[in-house]
Amino acid sequence: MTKTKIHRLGDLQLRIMKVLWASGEATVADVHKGLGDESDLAYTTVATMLRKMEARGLVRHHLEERSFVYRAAVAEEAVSRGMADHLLERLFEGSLSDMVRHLLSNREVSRAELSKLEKLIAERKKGL
Amino acid sequence: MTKTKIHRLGDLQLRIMKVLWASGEATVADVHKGLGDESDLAYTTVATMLRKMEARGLVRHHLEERSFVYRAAVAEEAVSRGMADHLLERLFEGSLSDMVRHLLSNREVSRAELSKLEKLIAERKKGL
DNA sequence: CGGTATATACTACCGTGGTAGTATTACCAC
DNA sequence: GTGGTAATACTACCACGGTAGTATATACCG
Repeated sequence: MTKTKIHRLGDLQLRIMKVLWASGEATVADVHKGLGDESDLAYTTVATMLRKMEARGLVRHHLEERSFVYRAAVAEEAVSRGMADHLLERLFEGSLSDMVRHLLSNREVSRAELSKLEKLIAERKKGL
Repeated sequence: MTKTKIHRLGDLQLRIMKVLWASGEATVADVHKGLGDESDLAYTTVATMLRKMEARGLVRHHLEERSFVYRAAVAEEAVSRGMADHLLERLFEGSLSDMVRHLLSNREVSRAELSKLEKLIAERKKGL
């Protein structure tokens, strides 16, 4: 069931999922609006994508007054984990520090952000 | 146009790139061997993939005694960055701490790994 | 009733990753 | 030369993300 191969979501699919995660439930029109003005996709494009995503088990829908109301069928957590883990394995052979090293290098990171990271790690270390 | 869109490499493509990065140069046969026994792909599959990758600007080749010798045309660094950054933006809206939080949660991380992370961050903080 | 707006269904098309068979070429050993 | 072997070239297919047009059903308005 959760064999949905949670990683490997296209960019549009992920953006749609984000709308659904934020809304709980949304009609095609809602999702279309929710995607913002940047990429003004055709309404039918969103509808088609949602249908394809449902076939893949990413979303579900039920009828409500002539309209399909969609909702996510996979948790944001699961997707985030799946995608991040996949990358971690694929690219850094599972070495978290390698990955973070990469993310830190050549990037501007605010002091606040670094402090948050420190705290995360300290906390984690305490638990050991 | 070096606009090669460095992120979004398929799994096989990435595995091939890794072989090339490790070898410096490699013939199709070398790559084929280098991919390991797990996935025993046909020789021609590897050759085809390499040709496609060359068309995309990921690798280059030159002739050497009847054989194509391939080498990476993009640096490992660039690809790692591209892919990691892409995920970071797409999934965590650029928040590094969110991403690390996700990577840390529900994963076993060794004390050594945590220490490495601590050190990375401390060092980075010093530079500010 | 007739027209407009709204919704979904169906179909189609492109790009590209992945996979591999078949054809062709060229070299090597007898 | 003949046959085997190794290499690349060409072609083909499937899956799927992304994109959207067209068709069809229905509801709502006057």
